[in-house]
Amino acid sequence: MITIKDIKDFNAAQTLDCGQAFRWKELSDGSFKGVAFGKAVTIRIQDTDLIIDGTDENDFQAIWRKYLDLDCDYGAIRKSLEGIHPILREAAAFAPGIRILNQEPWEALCSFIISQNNNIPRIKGIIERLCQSYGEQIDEESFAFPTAARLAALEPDALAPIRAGFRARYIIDGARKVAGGEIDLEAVRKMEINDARRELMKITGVGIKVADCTLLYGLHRLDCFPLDVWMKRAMSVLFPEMTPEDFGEYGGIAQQYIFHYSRMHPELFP
DNA sequence: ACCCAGGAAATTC
DNA sequence: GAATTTCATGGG
Repeated sequence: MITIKDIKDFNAAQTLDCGQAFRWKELSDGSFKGVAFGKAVTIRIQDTDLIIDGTDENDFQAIWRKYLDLDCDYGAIRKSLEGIHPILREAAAFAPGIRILNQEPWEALCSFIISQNNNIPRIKGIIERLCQSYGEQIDEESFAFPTAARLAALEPDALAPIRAGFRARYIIDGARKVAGGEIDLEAVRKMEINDARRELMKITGVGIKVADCTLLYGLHRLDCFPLDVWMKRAMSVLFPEMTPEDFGEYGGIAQQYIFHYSRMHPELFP
């Protein structure tokens, strides 16, 4: 168990259940259990401390510190975003404990392929079945996210029990292009944004939205501003005079504040 | 029976 | 080329 004293700008529910990651489950005591980088942990806030259960100092330094983006000053970023628009200030104040995770690139890519024309509970179910079937087992109930190489060896029809529907062939195409080296996600991380998008969109089933989600959530490109149905509604209703570019170098964080705020206030969108 | 869901490909105009 | 339809599945 690891304790990080006096944690700022972090809320487990807001960060782990705001639609950016699909593998965290809230337990009855309000903590969250999940898996990343092949390790299972439970995360909770106790008073002003962040507690990570099921880990040690080694893995905290190697995995969780980066995964939870703990070295980033979200208070300062939020302050800089607040001046952009009063509604953005309100959205950020609504969930100031959101952070953008550093998820595994392939997991983010694959997860957002699955997300298309789908709803969040069902996305979680498909991903869970995918992990149980093809991921490495970690403990009694936890499985790692399957590697691209493992999935690349399958035919789309083999995924039928996963019930991913028409997305099965997209998953396999992505797995093959990543595992085969045709797409190098660590190279994509460093590319100019439009080159990065074009590279990811070589995968059948990856358009601009899935590409932007991969860049933001998997490759930590904080200037990416994915436009899904919720964000398109939010832009037209709440920010009719603004474009994604207007939100600047931390637009991706702004996007997450706005996405979560909009989902929690559906009455704003008749 | 219908509609929608963190879209994108396939088809049609 | 831009607009529309289809894609697989499950819940409301």
